[in-house]
Amino acid sequence: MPNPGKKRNTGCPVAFALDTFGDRWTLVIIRDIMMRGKETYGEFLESDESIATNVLADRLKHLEAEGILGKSRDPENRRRIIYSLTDKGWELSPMILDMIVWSAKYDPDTKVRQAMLDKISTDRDGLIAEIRSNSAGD
Amino acid sequence: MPNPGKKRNTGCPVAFALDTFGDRWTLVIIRDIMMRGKETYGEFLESDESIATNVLADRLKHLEAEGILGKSRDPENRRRIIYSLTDKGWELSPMILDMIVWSAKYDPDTKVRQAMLDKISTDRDGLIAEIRSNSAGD
DNA sequence: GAGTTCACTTGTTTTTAGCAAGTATTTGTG
DNA sequence: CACAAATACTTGCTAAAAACAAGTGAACTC
Repeated sequence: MPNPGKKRNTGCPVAFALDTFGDRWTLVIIRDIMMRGKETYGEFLESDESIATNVLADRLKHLEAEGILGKSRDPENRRRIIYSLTDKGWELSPMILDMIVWSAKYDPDTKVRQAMLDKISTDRDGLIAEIRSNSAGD
Repeated sequence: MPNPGKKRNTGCPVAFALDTFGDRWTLVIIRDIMMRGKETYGEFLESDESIATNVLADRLKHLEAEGILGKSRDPENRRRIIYSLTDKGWELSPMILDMIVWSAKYDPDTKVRQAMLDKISTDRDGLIAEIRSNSAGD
């Protein structure tokens, strides 16, 4: 949720999705958790894309409010806060796989490997399950 | 297209996609052409979401520069400019279908009909072909 | 040739992003 | 137990983008 308080509420699913994660940063955070196993504020800050700290804080707050992320304290180190995806968040993975396919095709500098593209086209559902289970033992 | 000149170029497909259409409006325009058969500036302006005219002009320019939209003059009315999707643009349809599924599930006010969801889950590829061919006779 | 349609521009205000620095809480160390 | 470090933020400022209101110019209609 970028655009706080500016939900368009037209009933259109595209507009609804954009009101929820249609900005430059929200899906980068979701990618970090979903595909890279990140879970803390500090790890999100370290990403190549260099998100600003206040923007990160804002997006985490909104994602939590939308029920896409959950927040909990690490019991073994109580300053650490662990962010994780909810079901609603994990269910964005099919869309993200499609984005990967599209970008891999059109970004001349893509780092997506052919093996990933093969996996997406031959066993999409298996891959979706796999992505999720990689994080199941958190 | 949003964030002009601010391409992150990390090779990450998620970031690449967001640099191309990661904002509040770009996919609304693409939806209008793809799903609603719109093709002119005036038609885009009329959408329920009320995009501002300067923002619309900016997004159309960027989408054209990215090779996602093409532009041509209507020969039967030379003030009319017809916007249409390129292959690169049509190839966003799988991703948009996933967005529809996700939003239909989580938007309490969704207008997505069950028939659409059924079609997406039973004949996704057929639907993708259909969406595109609906516009083939432009 | 006067009015209308259509695709934009331009100017201003409001909102958001980006940047640099600071604060609060928990933990680890001498 | 004092002090430094780690961790997750917040705050204040500037710059960029979106939103709003109005205007321009070319093509068509009568």
